Amino acid sequence: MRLLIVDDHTMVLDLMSALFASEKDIDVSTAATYESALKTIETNNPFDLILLDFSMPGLVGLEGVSTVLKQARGCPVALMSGVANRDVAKLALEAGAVGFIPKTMQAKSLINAVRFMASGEVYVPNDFMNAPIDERREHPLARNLSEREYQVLKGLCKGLANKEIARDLELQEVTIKLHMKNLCRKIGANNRTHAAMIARDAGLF
Amino acid sequence: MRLLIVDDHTMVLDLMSALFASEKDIDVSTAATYESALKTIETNNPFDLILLDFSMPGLVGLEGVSTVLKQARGCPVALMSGVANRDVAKLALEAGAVGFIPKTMQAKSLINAVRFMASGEVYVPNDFMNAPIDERREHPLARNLSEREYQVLKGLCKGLANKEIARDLELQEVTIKLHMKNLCRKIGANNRTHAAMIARDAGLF
DNA sequence: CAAATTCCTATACAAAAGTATAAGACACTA
DNA sequence: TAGTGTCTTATACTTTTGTATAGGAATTTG
Repeated sequence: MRLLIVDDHTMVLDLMSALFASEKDIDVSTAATYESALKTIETNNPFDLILLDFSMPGLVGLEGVSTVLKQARGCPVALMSGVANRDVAKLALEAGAVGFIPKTMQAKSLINAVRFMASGEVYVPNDFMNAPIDERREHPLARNLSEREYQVLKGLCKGLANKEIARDLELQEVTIKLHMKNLCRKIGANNRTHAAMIARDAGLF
Repeated sequence: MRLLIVDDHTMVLDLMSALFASEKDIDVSTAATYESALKTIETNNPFDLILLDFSMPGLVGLEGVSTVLKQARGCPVALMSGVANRDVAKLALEAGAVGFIPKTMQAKSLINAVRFMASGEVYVPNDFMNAPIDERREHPLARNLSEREYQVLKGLCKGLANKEIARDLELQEVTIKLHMKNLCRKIGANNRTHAAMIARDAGLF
């Protein structure tokens, strides 16, 4: 079985290679950049599975994922990420990824997951996708926010204006302003942009 | 030598444990949360080195680092991060960290670095700190920005208002507005918050 | 030197964000 | 039932942000 791992973190690359080295039937290739990954796919096709890190320089978000999927020539591509949340995972799967590997997963499970995906199945960790809706609400930052404030913060982190958030939530703009002010106070932000950065730093969204 | 690795990514924890397992004289403990790390420090002291992941839920940025440093009871603490930049590394060192490990590092170098730090030295990868100042300017997003636009974007990503950025750069507020508008257009943002999120997503700042 | 760039500032206006106060609807609870 | 808290909206206002246009200064380039 031939596996290609793409990650800009050399350390992760090394460590994962080492992990799979003990699996006799798995042949691991690695690439640290998007370009070298594509080149490797060109020359060393076919792979049974490509493990792609979600956050690579030059690969911005989901657009990057689609690009790789298009250029993978039919190889199944699975996403890896240490930070991405459920929404991202869902979108990646909709875009055609065959799996999603959060880096919070155990190494042993990783091997199983890789075999699973290489055999043509779609893998998503159960506890990741099927956790209670409010999982993320357990985050220390989000805990004090009301449901609406959380939704507004979510919209804010997409870079939306108050008016747009209001449209999405079917509320009046003035209501968004109120929630915005309150949530800023609660998380200690001086303004909306500050709030967005604090939320992002904390790993929300 | 006793080593404690703290990272919310179980996979990283597993892989690194495996890496150090082949080093006979290194005894590795791990913790996946801030709380369990502190508990482990309480009961299993002393460690020769603590490797702390920079982005842990509940540990927001540098404040979290200082907290751990305070509670580490003299154990040297080194920071690990896949995303942090030079500024963060510098601040961490100033706060008392004994080293900084970017996850772009090779696994083999990691072992050396760990031994180095455990022996009382301060470790920072040369190519990380001493790279040319404009390293980050090579980023696809930042390449098209002028120097001033880059500085304004940097201020924005701290959550600063135009007036504050103007004070910091010793410019007029109106000038900041101009740069802000131009940089938003260049990176495809609809407004300042959107720009900040795009920059953050791209790994800038 | 002239042209092109980048940067800085000014004025002026439109739009959005932020603040404050008041009040009604709803659900939950002591 | 009265009280508490969240959510909602309204009105009114100030501040900040965003946009447009224009011009001067400095630097680089042909």
